Parts: sequence; structure tokens; C-alpha cells
Amino acid sequence: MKTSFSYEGIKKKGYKVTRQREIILDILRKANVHLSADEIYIKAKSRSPGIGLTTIYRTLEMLYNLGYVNKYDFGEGRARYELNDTMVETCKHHHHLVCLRCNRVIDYTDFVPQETELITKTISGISRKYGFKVQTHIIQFYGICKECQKRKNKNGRL
Amino acid sequence: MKTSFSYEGIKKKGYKVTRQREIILDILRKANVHLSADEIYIKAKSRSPGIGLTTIYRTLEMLYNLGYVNKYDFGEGRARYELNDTMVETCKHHHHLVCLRCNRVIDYTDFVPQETELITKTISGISRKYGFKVQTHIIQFYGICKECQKRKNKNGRL
DNA sequence: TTGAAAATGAAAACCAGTTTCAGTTACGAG
DNA sequence: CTCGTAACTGAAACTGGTTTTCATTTTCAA
Ligand SMILES: [Zn+2]
Ligand SMILES: [Zn+2]
Ligand SMILES: [Zn+2]
Ligand SMILES: [Zn+2]
Repeated sequence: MKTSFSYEGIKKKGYKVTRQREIILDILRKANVHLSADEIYIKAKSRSPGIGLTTIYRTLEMLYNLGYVNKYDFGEGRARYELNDTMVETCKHHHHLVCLRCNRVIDYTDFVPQETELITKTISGISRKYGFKVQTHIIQFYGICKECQKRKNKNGRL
Repeated sequence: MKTSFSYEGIKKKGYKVTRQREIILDILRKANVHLSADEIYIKAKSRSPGIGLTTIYRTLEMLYNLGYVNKYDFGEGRARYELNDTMVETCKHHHHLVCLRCNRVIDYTDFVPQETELITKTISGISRKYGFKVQTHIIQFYGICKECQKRKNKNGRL
């Protein structure tokens, strides 16, 4: 555990830097997918077998309250987490494409031209119209991914 | 229960029109907010005390599979449902502003012009780049509503 | 070094949602 | 209008993710 770049923010808020939290943060930092609490637990256990699932949840909540992780619901009945760009400079803000057939989630950061600009304008428009101060947003497109389009349509709403 | 305008779609798919389903549909039709399964259950029970929560869940799932209701997660740990515009002509497609302090959810249908442009361009961009066929989307802005901005900031991430 | 506040892990509790199953109902074929 | 059957129902048990409880341990500023 060498990179201590973000621990200051944690200490400043009165939270303590523990071995468990270092491990969880490291796992999140290295992940390039959205992890569930349970997936983090498995990974953490292999490094520190005594760690408890409760600690995973508590740490994720702390990081969420600090605004360091995003928490997503892709309709699987459990949350998924990822460090956001306030924490990791390599993690760029992105949106999601969720396949309704295979449940795969595609992140995309390479927004179509003008998308970023349009979002900025939309946010300021919302602020003007509704007096609502936007902090974050979630944009998810649901549909059928390229691979699934090749397969035969099975039952369901798809 | 007079309005039977949408029951044909249900029958056509091999589902039966039962008294319970009529009640649930009627509750959804009259609601002007997003209801949770439990809230629907309370309302339904006052009309038909014998109704079971299981039936609420099963009916909502059926309606979701038929594409008649939208299912949302606003981070409360339970789903919320509403009839969409395929079912109710008065219900227009909308996006959400979720207040992080008071948890109120504001629907808005009068998008700022840039927002409509954003959606159109993004969907066609996604189709071109990823071969992803978009069916629906969810756009939620999280922040602080007008009323809460007047109040003092308490602890938390806000 | 040390003490108070914070964090930990195990176990139990919690709770939205699902499954099971025996009895009931809708509804189309006849 | 029967009738048979597939669909539907409600109660109860169950599931699985998340939270709470509590006794013990750890962090870290003074
Ligand atoms: Zn964005
Ligand atoms: Zn797919
Ligand atoms: Zn939209
Ligand atoms: Zn508010």
C-alpha cells in the first residue's frame, strides 16, 4: 500500500485510516469494473482473511458520503460501486449502456461530440428553471447490445 | 372499474384480467406520484382487504414485462413504479430531479432545448459507435432542491 | 504513552422481493 | 351455458443484500 494520496481527505473528516480501509480503497482503485460489496469482500478476504463483510459495507458508505465513490443500481438487486474522478484521475466520468438481455453494462466516456457541452447547458437550464442545484447525474440507456442483436429473441419484454 | 381501455393488451399476451389486477391498474392510473409496491398494497387493501402483497409484486412484474410501467430506483432501497405513456396518454415521458437532502423527486417533462438535443444525438451516436439499440433511458439529476437550499446545511455529503 | 473516540467482526436482525403450494378463478372450446 | 384447464391467488416460508448490535480492538492526537 504505497499510494496514500487520498487518505488526507479521509482524516480531515475525522475518519481513521485503517488497514481494512486501505485494502478496500486499493481494490477499488485497481478495479476497472463496477464492483458489488460481495465482490470486494472476496477480493479483500484473499488479502486479509479476517475482514468482515460488514466492514466492506461501512467503508463503502463512508466513501459514498465523502463523495469518493459512485453507487449504481443496474436492476440486479444489489448495488455496484466505483471510485469516481474526484479520487482517481484515470477514472473519467462516464455514462452507462445496460443490455436488457444479457445484463452487461458498457461504460462509455467517449461522448459524442457536444454531449458534454449539452449536459452543461442542460444543468444550467435546470438550475434556472427549477432552482435545483445539480451535484451529480446518472444517465443510463437501456437496450440491446450488439452481440445480443445477433442472437434469437427469447421471451420477455425485449 | 369502468375504463377497460388497456385490458386487451393484457389478454392478448395470455394474461387474465382479474379483479386484483383491475384494482392495481386503477391505483396506478390515478396516482400522480411514483408508488412503491407497499404503498400500492395499502391502497389496494382498503378496496379489497384480502389482497396479498405477493399479487402486487406479480402484477407489477407483469406490467413491467408488458412495458406498461416504468420501474425506478431512487436510492431508497426499494423500487417505485408508474404507468408510462404507452398506457396513459396523460403521462408524458419525463426525467427526474432527486433531492439529496429531503429525498423529494421532481418529475419534469418540459425539457430545456439542449436536453432534447442531447438525447437525440447521444442515442444515434451510441447506435453508430457501439451498435447498441437503445429502447429506453433514465436520466436523473441529483442535487439540492429549491426549498432545501433555503435551509441550513446539516452534516453529510451535501 | 495513553485514553477516548472510532472501527472492527460475528451474529442477529431487517426487509424488499421471490418461491412454494394448495386452493380458486378466468375464460375459451365445445 | 357448462366444463376443463391453465392461469391466478394468498399465506407462509424463504432468499439474499444490507444494517444493527455489541463486546473487543485499534487509531491517533494530546
Ligand atoms: Zn455525465
Ligand atoms: Zn447484451
Ligand atoms: Zn428522456
Ligand atoms: Zn429537497
